Amino acid sequence: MPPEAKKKSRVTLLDVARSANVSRATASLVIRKSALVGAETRARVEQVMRDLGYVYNMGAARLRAERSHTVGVIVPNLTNPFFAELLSGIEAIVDSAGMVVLLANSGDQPDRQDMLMRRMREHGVDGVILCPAADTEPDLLVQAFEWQLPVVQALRHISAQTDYAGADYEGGMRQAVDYLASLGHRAIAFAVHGPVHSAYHERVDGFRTAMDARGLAANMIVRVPDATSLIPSAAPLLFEAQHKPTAVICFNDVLALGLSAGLHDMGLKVGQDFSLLGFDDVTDAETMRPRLSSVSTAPVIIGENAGRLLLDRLANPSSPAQRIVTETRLHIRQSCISPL
Amino acid sequence: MPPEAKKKSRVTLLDVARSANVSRATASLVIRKSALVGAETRARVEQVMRDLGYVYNMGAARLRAERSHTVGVIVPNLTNPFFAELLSGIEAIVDSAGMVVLLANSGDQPDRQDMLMRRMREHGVDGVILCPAADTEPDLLVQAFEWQLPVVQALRHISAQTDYAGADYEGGMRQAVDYLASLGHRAIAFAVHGPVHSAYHERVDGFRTAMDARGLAANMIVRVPDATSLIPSAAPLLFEAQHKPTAVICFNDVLALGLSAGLHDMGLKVGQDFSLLGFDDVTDAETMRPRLSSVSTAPVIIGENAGRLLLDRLANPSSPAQRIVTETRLHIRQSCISPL
DNA sequence: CTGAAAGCGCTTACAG
DNA sequence: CTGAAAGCGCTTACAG
Repeated sequence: MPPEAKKKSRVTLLDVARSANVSRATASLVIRKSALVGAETRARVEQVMRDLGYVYNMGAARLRAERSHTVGVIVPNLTNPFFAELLSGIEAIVDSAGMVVLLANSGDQPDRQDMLMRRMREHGVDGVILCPAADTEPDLLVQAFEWQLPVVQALRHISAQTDYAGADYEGGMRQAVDYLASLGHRAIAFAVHGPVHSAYHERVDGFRTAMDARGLAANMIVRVPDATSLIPSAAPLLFEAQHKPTAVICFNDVLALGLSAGLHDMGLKVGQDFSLLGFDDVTDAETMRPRLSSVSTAPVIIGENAGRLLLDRLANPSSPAQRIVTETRLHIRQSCISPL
Repeated sequence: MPPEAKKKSRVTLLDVARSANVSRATASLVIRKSALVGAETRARVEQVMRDLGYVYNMGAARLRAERSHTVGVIVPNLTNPFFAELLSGIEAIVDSAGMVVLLANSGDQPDRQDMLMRRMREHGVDGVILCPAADTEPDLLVQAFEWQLPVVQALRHISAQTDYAGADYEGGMRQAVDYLASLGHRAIAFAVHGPVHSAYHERVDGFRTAMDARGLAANMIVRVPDATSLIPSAAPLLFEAQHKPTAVICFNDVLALGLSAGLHDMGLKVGQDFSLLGFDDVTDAETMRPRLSSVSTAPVIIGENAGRLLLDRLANPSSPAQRIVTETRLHIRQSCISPL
């Protein structure tokens, strides 16, 4: 590394241009891989960049040009493995487009989310992938439109006018109910927890519709505490109704895992005395004993879809809103049997 | 909102200044909350900002000033809940300092990691929190120093000259061995998997040292496949040695969960026929049945420490390298008993 | 407390 | 293919 590289605090494009005996505009064209530059010139400039340790300054480029090559991602929670998988899918697609993720955690609080949206705008993100906090006002997306800030909704939606990537939760609940009914269950409970949002409603509606369609009572919807550590002790809640359930569908696998422990504590053997069906099909489902049957919602794929929707949107700002709703799939393992 | 806000593609500080009848410099001082501006003037300018829908342009500010208010975070994996918790701790601290996280996933590949470090520099991050990919050359941190890019190592370290936030893995292994020995176990295996890095070595060394100190043979170190789905079927590997173990310490809880399933498949009851001890103490440890005894490494806290180290470093660039190594704590639940 | 000027490191037309 | 000039939206001295 030549001494110049150390003297100046930063090597600029002008330094490169001078050292390579070209103009700054030409050097700029080399960086952006323009075909206007001859192969020999290009090679020379690139060599100089390496020699000088030149680093492209995105911030400066962004100021003049229109794009920042950054995508804001706002999720309501970071410790839930489900969101980690979503994030993983988003990151992979954003990365593959040469862009980078600006990450923020709303904690499911609309106020914080507003603040974060502003911060994202201050940082000049090209767009935002948002899993809207529970109770987000749909007006947020109207504002984003006025701000000319492209937004993609992921997992949850608050407006049909904005792109959305999610899973067919209703279809998933239908698969769950149909499967249990086919085993002979008539009294099926649905255990729910967590914040209320579109994905919540879709699961509840899906449950009700599917139960109704089979002439089964859809009134055993049991609300369980949110805190993971409190879930096991909530298992007895399932049996408080007059009509005792023989099977329970869980809102997600975190709940299934906890209730499985709680049922165990009550002396009930899942997959023998009682049937338990999960939702999301996270890694743990396969590792549990008995293995948990679960409806797969493939969060990594939803994340990838959200990433692709945003890239599409950036390429095509005025096309109509798109939705990518992936099919769910019931993964049958060992946790459900015919009622005794 | 007045019509001007819609006509121009962007409201600038100059627009605000004109509308408030002050100079651009004064408006800039208002934004940065300088005490040089009178209360009345400040209020007027702030009102105009709201009326015009002004959004601060960090990119422009960064170009002139020195800081970007962004922190790069590079982790080797995003789907592992352990890293998600680390990330959660980092994000909380970075956010509380009004800064934002640029997230990237190295996939534990040094080449990708090099590319990501460059990308972070291009985006002008103020510093990077790095969980170094396995087999990262320590030279990377020497380079970062030459680049004048502050780096904090998290969870794993490759150089003592650079800040580091981690946990006392050796101490944790000692606690694990001492506990099992106190129950009467003499033949203790250590199940390992995953990439080899500093945290890996510290755990293995900790195991060996603690076993040696008690006069126990430390030669039952069993390598298990990385893929989560393959772990259960690897349980028989534990019993291939001449001397059969009566207890196994697991490299982490993911491994413990999988081996627990595998032991179950072999007809062995954990906490009755066999003792199983986890490491990391993730949420699942409490939810498993039997509840998993595990050594807690508190990844969220490590993340917070890493965040604080970076903030310290930004405030004090030339202070000596710091290490924050949190104590581990053995969380005793139900998965270990005295040998039969 | 306020104003006019320079400059951060790029990209973008516009000539040649 | 290349060069000179203007400008993106801020902050930073420097005068007043």
